[in-house]
Amino acid sequence: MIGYQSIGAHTDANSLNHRTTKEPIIDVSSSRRPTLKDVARLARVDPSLVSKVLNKDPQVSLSASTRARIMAAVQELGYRPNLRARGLRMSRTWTLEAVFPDLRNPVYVPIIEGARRRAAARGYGLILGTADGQGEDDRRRVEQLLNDRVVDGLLLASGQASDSLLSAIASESAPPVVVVNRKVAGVESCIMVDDSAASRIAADHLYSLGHRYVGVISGPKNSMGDSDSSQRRVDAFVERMHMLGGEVVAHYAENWHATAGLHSATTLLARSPNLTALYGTTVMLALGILRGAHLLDLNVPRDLSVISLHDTEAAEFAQPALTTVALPLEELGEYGIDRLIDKIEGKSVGSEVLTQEPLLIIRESTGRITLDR
Amino acid sequence: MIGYQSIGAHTDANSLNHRTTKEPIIDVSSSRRPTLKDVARLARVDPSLVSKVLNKDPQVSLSASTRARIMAAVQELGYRPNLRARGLRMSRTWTLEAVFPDLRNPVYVPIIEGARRRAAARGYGLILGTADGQGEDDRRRVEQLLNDRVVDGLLLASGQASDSLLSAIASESAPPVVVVNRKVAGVESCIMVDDSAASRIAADHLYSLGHRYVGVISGPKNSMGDSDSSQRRVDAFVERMHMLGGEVVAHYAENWHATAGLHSATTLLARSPNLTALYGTTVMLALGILRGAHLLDLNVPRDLSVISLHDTEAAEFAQPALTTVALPLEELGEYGIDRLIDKIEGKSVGSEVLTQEPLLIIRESTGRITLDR
DNA sequence: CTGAAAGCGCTTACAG
DNA sequence: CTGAAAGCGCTTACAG
Repeated sequence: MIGYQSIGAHTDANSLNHRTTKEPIIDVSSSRRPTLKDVARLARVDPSLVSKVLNKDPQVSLSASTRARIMAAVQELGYRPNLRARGLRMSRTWTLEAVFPDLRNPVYVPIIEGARRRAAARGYGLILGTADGQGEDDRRRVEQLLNDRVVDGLLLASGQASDSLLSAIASESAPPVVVVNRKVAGVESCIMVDDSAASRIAADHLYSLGHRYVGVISGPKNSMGDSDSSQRRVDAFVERMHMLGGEVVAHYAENWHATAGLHSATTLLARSPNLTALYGTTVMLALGILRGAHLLDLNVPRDLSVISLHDTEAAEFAQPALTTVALPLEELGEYGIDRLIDKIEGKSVGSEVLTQEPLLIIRESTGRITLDR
Repeated sequence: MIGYQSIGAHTDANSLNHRTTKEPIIDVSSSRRPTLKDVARLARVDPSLVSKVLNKDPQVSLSASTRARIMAAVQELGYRPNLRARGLRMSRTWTLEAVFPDLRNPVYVPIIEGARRRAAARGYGLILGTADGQGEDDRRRVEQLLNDRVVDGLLLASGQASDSLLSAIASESAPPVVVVNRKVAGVESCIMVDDSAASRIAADHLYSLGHRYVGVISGPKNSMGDSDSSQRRVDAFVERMHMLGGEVVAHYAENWHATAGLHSATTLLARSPNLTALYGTTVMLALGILRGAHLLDLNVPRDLSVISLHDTEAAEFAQPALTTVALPLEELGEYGIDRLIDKIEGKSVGSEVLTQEPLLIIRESTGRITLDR
């Protein structure tokens, strides 16, 4: 027994109903959802015809009256296709998986947020994956992805994906994968953001404030042979600084967290006490640097300027507020999803870097070099 | 043509293979995954028998040799069930959806992380939803949830869910829902964390440091009639402070972000300059309070103590480091998922609050009241 | 206890 | 161009 409600009687709708008829008709009896067959029966056509019409099959051409009957039946029953059944038939799930190393790193939040929004807009759900670097976990995830085909594609933003994950992803039997914010050898579709340009902007800013002897603290270098974003950020910064005639000492922290930034800053400053500015290649690192400076009794920016890559609310409300170079992270997530869907639909997608200009946001943590140092 | 690899020859495995045989056998030809039928054919039994054995049907009892043949065939082909097909048959998707207002609020991150981990451990995927409060969006999401049944259940942690979402969720035809971190009228399963106890601990801490005239800044009060967490936190704090003999002025910010905390702090402090301590009922609010104090040239904690509810890395690396009361947020996510799955499996689940003790983490932002104020 | 059949709700070759 | 049939890969009543 299928519950439905006529939508024909417009005239007395307002007088009789408390809610407007714009409300979707929900089968409160909840006994059974209408299926294609129900629609077909009501419209007195074959189920396959309904399917074709609904999917806008270009081959099909039917009389206006039949089409109207079908559409009316769809409306009347409140029919919506069962995605599970369609998925079984078409080998699609309309769900994507985002694999991220650590949500606690605020940098991933805008990427995910952009990805989620775009996925939803295009009719896909986004499942949260995590590559915690646990060998067993990764292994199981890969098996599942390859074999169960429970998702249509993978958006990978892992900073430290395990070997098994990576190799599985690069294999030909793997589902469509787009990597964001990293270049992985063997993966044809890597979407990046221009962190080299951002690093150059950071260098320029520092140099323009008079800094000539500066440090850069970045995350761990990647052991694999891929062109690594941590390295890339450092290289671009160093190169530009050298070009300008400045000197720079680089330090790779053991991870991307604030504590690592703190330790890196204190050891770097102990070794090279004349540094007048520090560039942290991500926000949490920079927050750690700020704290390191505080511990060393260095006033920021008077004694030490600090600049960060990536902009988040935490950077804005740091004390002092962090000067940052913002990169289009939400856009990265959105674009990554677009390309992933392209790939799922059979288009070939290469690697690219988002051309959007990095944005220098000057706040309180950088200042003109003072003479007494 | 199904690619497989014998797992029988253990003896020469090490001499001949570069990789150990522990590696999963992945069908590189990618032509077709093995199905139940394939397994059945290889084991010379009926597909339904394989299904029953794999699903541990208690009714079935077969000879050890048949069982062994089946298991060997499963192993050999690397068979894994197609979840889509099983889902169609069983009306289950093994995916859950988490609906959160804003990932940029760091408080949600541990909840989501806990939820994701637990869901994965129990064989469910977790889709990221968002209730942005856009009426149309919510409406469409609800329709989809109700009708497409594309997820098995909903974990809702929305601070400001729209009416349509809420009412749809409370309706009987809705999918199983568990609300976390909030009590919603009409929803039977709300899992909360003891923020009243936490607020009392904050009050005790402040009082023990000598503070007698303090403020509390919380998020917006909920317009609906449910027992509201913002209000609840304030009430418990006020009540305890009064009980101790202190005085408190409460302020509700327009949202839960740092900027709102900043504005609230400055207006509150302008109205009541003699306040010696401020309690922010979430981290971003507290960060904003810190900045407000700075702008007013108030030294924290000398001139003003600040304490926050919830503990995150951003709190730890604030300047000064925030004293916080930590609540078991990851556990909330995990527990919420467990209860949601219970509900999906037909058990009835009521509302409860996690009994785990809130943890006072004393850092730099609170101090003994100084005499010169 | 076991095997064969039906069916979940779709889509898409295929024959008319 | 349209309708009827087959089939995606499972599970589960049902008959033997």
